[in-house]
Amino acid sequence: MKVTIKDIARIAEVSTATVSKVINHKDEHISDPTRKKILKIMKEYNYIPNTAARSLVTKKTNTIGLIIPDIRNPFFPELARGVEDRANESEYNVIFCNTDDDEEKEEKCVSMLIEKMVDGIIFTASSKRTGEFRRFKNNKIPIILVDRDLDLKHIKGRIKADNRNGAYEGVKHLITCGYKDILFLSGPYTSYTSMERLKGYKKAFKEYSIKYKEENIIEGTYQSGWGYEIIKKLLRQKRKFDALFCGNDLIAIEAIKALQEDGIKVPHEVGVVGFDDIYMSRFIDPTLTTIKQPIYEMGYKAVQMLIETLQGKVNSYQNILLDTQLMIRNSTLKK
Amino acid sequence: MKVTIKDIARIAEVSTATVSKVINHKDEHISDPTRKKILKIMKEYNYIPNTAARSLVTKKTNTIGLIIPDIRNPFFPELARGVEDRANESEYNVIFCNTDDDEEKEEKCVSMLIEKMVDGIIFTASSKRTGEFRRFKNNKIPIILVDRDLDLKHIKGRIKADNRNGAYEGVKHLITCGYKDILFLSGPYTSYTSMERLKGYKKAFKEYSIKYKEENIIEGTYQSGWGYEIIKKLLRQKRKFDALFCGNDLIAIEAIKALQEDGIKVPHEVGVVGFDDIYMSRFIDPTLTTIKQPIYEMGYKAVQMLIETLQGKVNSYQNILLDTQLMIRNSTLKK
DNA sequence: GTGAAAGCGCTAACAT
DNA sequence: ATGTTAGCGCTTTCAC
Repeated sequence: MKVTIKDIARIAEVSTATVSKVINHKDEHISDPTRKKILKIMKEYNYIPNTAARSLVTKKTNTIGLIIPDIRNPFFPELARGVEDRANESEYNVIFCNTDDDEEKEEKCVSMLIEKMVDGIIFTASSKRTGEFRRFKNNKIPIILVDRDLDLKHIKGRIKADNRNGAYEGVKHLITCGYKDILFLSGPYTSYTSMERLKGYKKAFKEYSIKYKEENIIEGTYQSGWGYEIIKKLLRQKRKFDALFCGNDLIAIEAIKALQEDGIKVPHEVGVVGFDDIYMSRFIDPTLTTIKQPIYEMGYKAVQMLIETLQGKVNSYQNILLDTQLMIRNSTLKK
Repeated sequence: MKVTIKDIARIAEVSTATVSKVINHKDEHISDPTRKKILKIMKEYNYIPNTAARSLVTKKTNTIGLIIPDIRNPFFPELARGVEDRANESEYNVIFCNTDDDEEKEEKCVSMLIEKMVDGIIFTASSKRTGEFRRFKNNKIPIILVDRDLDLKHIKGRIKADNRNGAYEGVKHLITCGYKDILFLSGPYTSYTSMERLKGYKKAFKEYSIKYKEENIIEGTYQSGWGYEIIKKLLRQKRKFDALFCGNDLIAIEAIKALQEDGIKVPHEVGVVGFDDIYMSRFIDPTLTTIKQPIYEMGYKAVQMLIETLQGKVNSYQNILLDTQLMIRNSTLKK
């Protein structure tokens, strides 16, 4: 049998109100002996409050939702861990959902999270999404947007890395190394980060008064496999290039693989720069020059913002832009 | 304002009981017009049932807990995705917790999940854990154990890969390739999987009537960094070896890195076999020979088992052992 | 086919 | 310093 607050009250010979007060640490007006007695009995009977009952009255669940495209994409475990850690610090739990960047699944996730009455949502919105969620009509669950940009009434904050400047630094590095024909193996154009990185790419060229070629900008996907495929295709087409600036590390790593299979030497014949700095980028051969994003921090700070919003500490909308960092390793070479 | 079942009932001019019946598809005895009317109004007013209220009476939350050591370990995203996908198919949500294989954090996770009244738990137990959870006394939340072994009253099923046979195949492969001094870079001895893999290692030697050397079995951790460190140390000690059987791919990848930094050629001078077959194992150089585990499937099937248990479909305890597969790539070579 | 009403376990306003 | 009590929004039994 589950032991309830009533049981504890009966055994301690007090009212449920008193027990409730000590459970919730609203016990300034409870005498020391009473408090201790109740605490002792709670421990003895291994009492665990029923959150459903509590939520029903408080309208809080101490649960937050995390919506991401796919936990298998190496970017997201790091983010998720940041989210979890900060959430736990404030006794929040996290429910997570994968959307595969699919609007329908997103809609479903959001529905589920609303039903579960999460207190807030950390959201890496689909690249393609435009407009509001149907289900968001009647409520005001706060959302913190991570790594994406989007307009929704519920959004109480945004946090992302400085993708534009990161890309700028990366491409500048390639240019100063002496690489000439620098392809941009971009993620999908529908993605906010892709577009920012594209701006950075163009900015670098502009700064060095070089005309970039439209055909050197190639739209792809962040799905695994694309980086490999596109290089194979380019090679078949005998496309000329001596450097790759990649939409993320996965693309870069796959591209290097494809290059090496054709006997093309990285970084001597082709220089490669990635984006993200996933753990593995240090272990491939050659080690990957890349733009490091503070991923864990993004998750951590996103929850921080959310919790502050929830506590009403922050009324002001926040928009945090985190710095990236160029990690020069062995997939690029000063010529 | 949130719309409740009462509102719907009032607007539809029926009782809440009737509305409840159609919400829960227990509407065999509801007339078609009434049902349609209610459905229409629910949609129109964008009604979302309050799960807390529902859970309070049904004692079900349609939420399961997932306890893992660290989502950043490349094994777990794959597992988590399998869990999520199967859970969603049956309209379950998943709350996840990272324990870092720390017993105290595990205890805390379990507490949180019990408070949240999860219907069941998918659990990758700490390597070190022995004995019951304090908080488990008064309840009977079913647990499915994944990738580990452990005795707890609540465990309603187990699912794991055949670690022993996998290791056996891996080491056999090294032996038949002609490698002689095969080190086992093991995970922690407290870990069930480590011990199973050790058994496989020994079995392979036995089969070829070779005496394995105790000093060739080296205990380490699954934490990132160890594989690199241990090789550096071994090299400093001038230890002689020509092959590594590694506790997981991470160890293998780091070890290869360390080897290559010292100019040692893989697979020519040292052959390396990993365990897991993480995505990256195909992209390092040389590509990694490894033992593939059906990780996604483990997660998926674990939830399958859990849900069947929850539905009372299965009374019998289940213990599933999944096959591993030797993936021969370029980190080993027939001599 | 439909409804009335009890109650799930808890909190919070108000008494005492 | 402690207790009384009215719900929170829903399901479920039983009656009609």
